[in-house]
Amino acid sequence: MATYKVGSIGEYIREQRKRAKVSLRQLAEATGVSNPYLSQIERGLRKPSAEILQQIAKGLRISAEALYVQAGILDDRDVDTDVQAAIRADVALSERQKQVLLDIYESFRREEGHDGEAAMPMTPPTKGEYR
Amino acid sequence: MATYKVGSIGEYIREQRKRAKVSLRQLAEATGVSNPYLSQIERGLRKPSAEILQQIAKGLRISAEALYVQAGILDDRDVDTDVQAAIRADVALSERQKQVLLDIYESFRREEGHDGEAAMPMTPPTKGEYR
DNA sequence: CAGGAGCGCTTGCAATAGCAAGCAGAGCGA
DNA sequence: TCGCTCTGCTTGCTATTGCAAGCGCTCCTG
Repeated sequence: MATYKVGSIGEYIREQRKRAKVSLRQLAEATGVSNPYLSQIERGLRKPSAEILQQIAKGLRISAEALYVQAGILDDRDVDTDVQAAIRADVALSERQKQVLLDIYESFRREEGHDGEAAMPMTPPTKGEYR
Repeated sequence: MATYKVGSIGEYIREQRKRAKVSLRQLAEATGVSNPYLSQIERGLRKPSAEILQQIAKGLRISAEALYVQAGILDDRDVDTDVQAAIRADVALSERQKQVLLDIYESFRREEGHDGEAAMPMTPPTKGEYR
């Protein structure tokens, strides 16, 4: 959590865009947001509205919520509880399945803070790579 | 859910305000948003940003997410807690962890299709109740 | 070499968000 | 009656968002 700095929405968007290997112009086309404006957003010169963020998320095929969190308009905690709440609310899952998923999710969260190496030997390098 | 008509954020805010029995000026004070602007929002003359919605939610002591849904910047389904979307949006999880959870979730959904009854006789009625 | 394609960025502008100052109406008390 | 308080709304303004037109750079091809 504390690893992420809310407010660097531009950096985050650029990062996701590079990860997706698309140019600004390609993203502009995919999102319907102008190329210069995307550039300005990435460089922190402009502060996009939620609607623009929504479009960008769609163009990058990522969750709009992740962008909202970065932009500070959605509380990180809300997103956190969403996974647990989502699992609990999913009527397609049996209670046992829910519990399994919740356990795994929670162990992932713990290993995030404590023992990344213990549970998943491959995870640390990937994690470091991600960040 | 279906009771709400996305787009009528102004009506919704007025409704909540009346429910809370506060005047526009009182809400303005509680929210830090100007009284005239609140009036304009309520009457649909202006389209408030997410930040303003956040402030209004705080002033009305309601969930910002509920306002986002009304304003159309957050998908109702997301709030309904779609598991896959929630997992993807969880910034505390690495991409690999997300993938693991998603894979497990999806396999659970598949086994649901096959042996749902066999594994958990209670599941079907609950589903029917939801829908 | 020139030209074209692709890249990200600059600039000026129109539209809109959000505000301060103030208006008009209703209700109440002296 | 008048004055005050409270209410919601009008209006004009500034700051900001998002865009269109275009620039400069790099790389590649004929």
